Amino acid sequence: MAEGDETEVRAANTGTLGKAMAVLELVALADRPLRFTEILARAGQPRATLHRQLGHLVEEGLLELNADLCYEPGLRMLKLASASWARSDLRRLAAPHLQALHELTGETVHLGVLRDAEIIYLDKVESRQAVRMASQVGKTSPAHCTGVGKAALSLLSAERLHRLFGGVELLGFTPTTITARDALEAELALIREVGHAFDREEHEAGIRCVAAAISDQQKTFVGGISVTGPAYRVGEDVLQAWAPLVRNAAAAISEEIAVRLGPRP
Amino acid sequence: MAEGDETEVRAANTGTLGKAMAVLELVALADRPLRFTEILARAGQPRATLHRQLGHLVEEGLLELNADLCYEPGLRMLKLASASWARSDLRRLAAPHLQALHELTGETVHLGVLRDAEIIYLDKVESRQAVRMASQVGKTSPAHCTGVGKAALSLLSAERLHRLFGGVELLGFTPTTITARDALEAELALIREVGHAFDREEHEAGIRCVAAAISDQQKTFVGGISVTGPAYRVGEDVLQAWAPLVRNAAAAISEEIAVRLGPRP
DNA sequence: CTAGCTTGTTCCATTATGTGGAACTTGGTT
DNA sequence: AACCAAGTTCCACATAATGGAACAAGCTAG
Repeated sequence: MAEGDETEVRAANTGTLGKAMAVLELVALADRPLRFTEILARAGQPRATLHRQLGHLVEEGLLELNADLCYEPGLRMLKLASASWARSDLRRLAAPHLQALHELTGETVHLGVLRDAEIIYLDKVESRQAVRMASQVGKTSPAHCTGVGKAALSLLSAERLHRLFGGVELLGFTPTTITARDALEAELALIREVGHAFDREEHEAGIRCVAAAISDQQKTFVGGISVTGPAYRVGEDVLQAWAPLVRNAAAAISEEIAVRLGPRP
Repeated sequence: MAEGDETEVRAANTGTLGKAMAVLELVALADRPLRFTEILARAGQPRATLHRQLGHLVEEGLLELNADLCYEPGLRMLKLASASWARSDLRRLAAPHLQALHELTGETVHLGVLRDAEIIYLDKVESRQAVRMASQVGKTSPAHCTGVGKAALSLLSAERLHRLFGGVELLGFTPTTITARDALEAELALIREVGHAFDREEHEAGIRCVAAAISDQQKTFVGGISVTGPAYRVGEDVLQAWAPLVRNAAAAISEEIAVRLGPRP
């Protein structure tokens, strides 16, 4: 019934699983443990239904219900995520290139892939720091204001871009964030031309980076790598100097992907 | 119908979600991308059913179906797990203690928690190494042959222990792995008495460690920390010398947990 | 201490959803 | 062309999710 909007219906047809995942995500991405009622308010689901869903999620180890009756992320997710991360082909294949890039530049190097309008960081190499190490792996950032993100977006078709950013607004994070649709398109065209993307404090103040896209020949997969550093250390000249290094590394990785996918005979 | 065994039925009553998670885990913990038929063989589920489940998992971003029709872990899990890891209270609270322990010993320090009969590593601090950093976070190891695992087990009631290891065999990994039930119980009693656990190459040859348990006063939660090093560098004397350091750190963390949970007034 | 609230939990008739045997494609092999 | 294996779709059927409503448990106020 009601086939309705053919217009890119975002709501997936994943039945029970989809609803459970929505609840899981709600809790996992919250910034603190949530009470039943808080979840109820945000989940838009009848009490009894939500109650059972939460019960199932807890029983599966995806959530935990602590002594204060607050729901928290469970450990099962960590296990699953870790296992899949460990065998990510892209990550393994890119690792030496990241390392090399780090040694050349001395700054932090990231590997990220595009998922919807977000970049998910898969790996990073950084100098010994006080900052916790894995802190960035699995983290997501908006694509339109990060180096890796813009590099990845630059390879998408106009149509796919339109789908991603169709109705939504481009959030601004700093004074330099690109928030106008047409400005972003111009930026992407430029990036496509020169082969690398800059992030000049567009996501976080005081942080600059150079990035280049990774893709297989059909541009089915899109991700990218970047070198990031604090603005006081990374001036415009430095960004420009690093650009070719990043481009080369990205190209090398893209090539290896192509080889792995096999030269169809 | 058939309420059957009341005897600790492991099969959860999580309906559709449980089945989906079983399939997800099957794929995520495999050591390579799997074809539909391979999954079919291992999942013990009718074709059509499995096909729809996989479809849903893919649509939800929990799995990905690559060009060779192989199913691989998706990125959604990584995102969720990363977000929850970042805000894990235990991890944040323990971090400075891990760091301190690392500085005292110069070796790798782990934080892990018990889940069923497994230890899941939540964090680690290690020297700068060639080995990739996050490689261990989220990883699981059997509890009966790791330092953290045995320390955690030592705090469980006999009844809970029995439930965990009831029917299953204790897998052996090296010549020194404890595989006899009664030997394990004796070891746990000893650990309970002295307050720390050793792993003398019981899980991996050439790797030794000292661990101590972390728990809240009701022993509801159980985890542990450990210092690990290669056998050639870590002799029996070193293990003994580190034991008090590890015990103290674990005690300090346990205390902080107790404080956080609040001195109920 | 009771009345009145809010928050969490359980019940159960209703029906939407997932189930799975079987039939149907698709692509490769002899 | 005939065959086989791998993947995909169909649809009558029954299981499993749904959600309104009643129930318990904790608080706070009168």
